[in-house]
Amino acid sequence: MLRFTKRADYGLMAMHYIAAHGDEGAVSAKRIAEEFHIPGELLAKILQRLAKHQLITSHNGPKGGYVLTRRPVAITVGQVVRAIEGPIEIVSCMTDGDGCPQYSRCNLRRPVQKIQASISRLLDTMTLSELASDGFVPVAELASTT
Amino acid sequence: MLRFTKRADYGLMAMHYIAAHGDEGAVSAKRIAEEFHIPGELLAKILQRLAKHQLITSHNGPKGGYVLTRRPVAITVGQVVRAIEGPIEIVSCMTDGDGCPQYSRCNLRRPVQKIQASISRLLDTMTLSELASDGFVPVAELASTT
DNA sequence: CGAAAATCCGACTAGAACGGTCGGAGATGG
DNA sequence: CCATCTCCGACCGTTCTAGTCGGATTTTCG
Repeated sequence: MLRFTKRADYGLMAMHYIAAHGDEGAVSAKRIAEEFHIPGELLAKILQRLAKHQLITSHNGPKGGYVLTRRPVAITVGQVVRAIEGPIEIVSCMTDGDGCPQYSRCNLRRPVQKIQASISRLLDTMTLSELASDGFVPVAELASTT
Repeated sequence: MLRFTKRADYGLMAMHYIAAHGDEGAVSAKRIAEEFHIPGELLAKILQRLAKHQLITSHNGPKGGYVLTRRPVAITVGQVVRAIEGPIEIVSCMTDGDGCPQYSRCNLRRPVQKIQASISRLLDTMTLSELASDGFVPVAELASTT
């Protein structure tokens, strides 16, 4: 239905949190999980994927946790999403042309590819630091008049 | 995983086919299904949704079928997708703020909304006729805003 | 008139993906 | 040595998707 999974959500939240609190040392998965009320084990699995893709590094033991490998400016939303959810493909019949009986006649594959490329590029132009700064949400507007 | 469902695929294929063969009269679901080797019942259900959203009109009986309500230039990919899959929301916690425990602290909601708006706009700038011809996409302004 | 052709509509089933859980193994610092 | 914390694989319930089925209604044509 053209939507992110919760894994991607959690991953972005966690990355943003690590970016914001990274100067205090490694950030543990538990701390992030408690901060956002996310199941800890699930978050851990997500962080492991991010670590496997070298967006963060893990440190064992007490005082352990996760640290960004790069500066928030150098990490894009697209990288995080791809690390968690794999390559971005809005349709299934894009890579496996054999499994699609109408592969030869369907001439909407080309434009769909363009849409996909545009989305991919859009995600890659937004960095973690942008998430933090211009992505701020004024909570005041929510509780003010209502 | 940020992808279209097959319903959307089939719907777009069918719309494109109706647009291409609309001058010969109404196009039956069976004909489209045989053309693309799609299960007829499934396609029928998709076409019903499109008819309910007034993108096509249905005609019963023999010689019946579906006809576009507007010219292909006036029908966008976004309209078709939305008719089939509902509103485009790349994350779940966008509308129901109550179900999300981290609604107040999650400050990546704003940028996500921006991404979503960009995608939505992208889909709405591509019409059926563009699908048929080349599918070129004007996306220059996608990520540059603000 | 009656049969065939087509839409219409709802329910139903397998299968996959997603969200979440559990238990245990290593590593590290106090 | 022990508590803490990451790491890893397996597991389960729910939801969504894709596809199927059966029947009702409308329309054309013989």
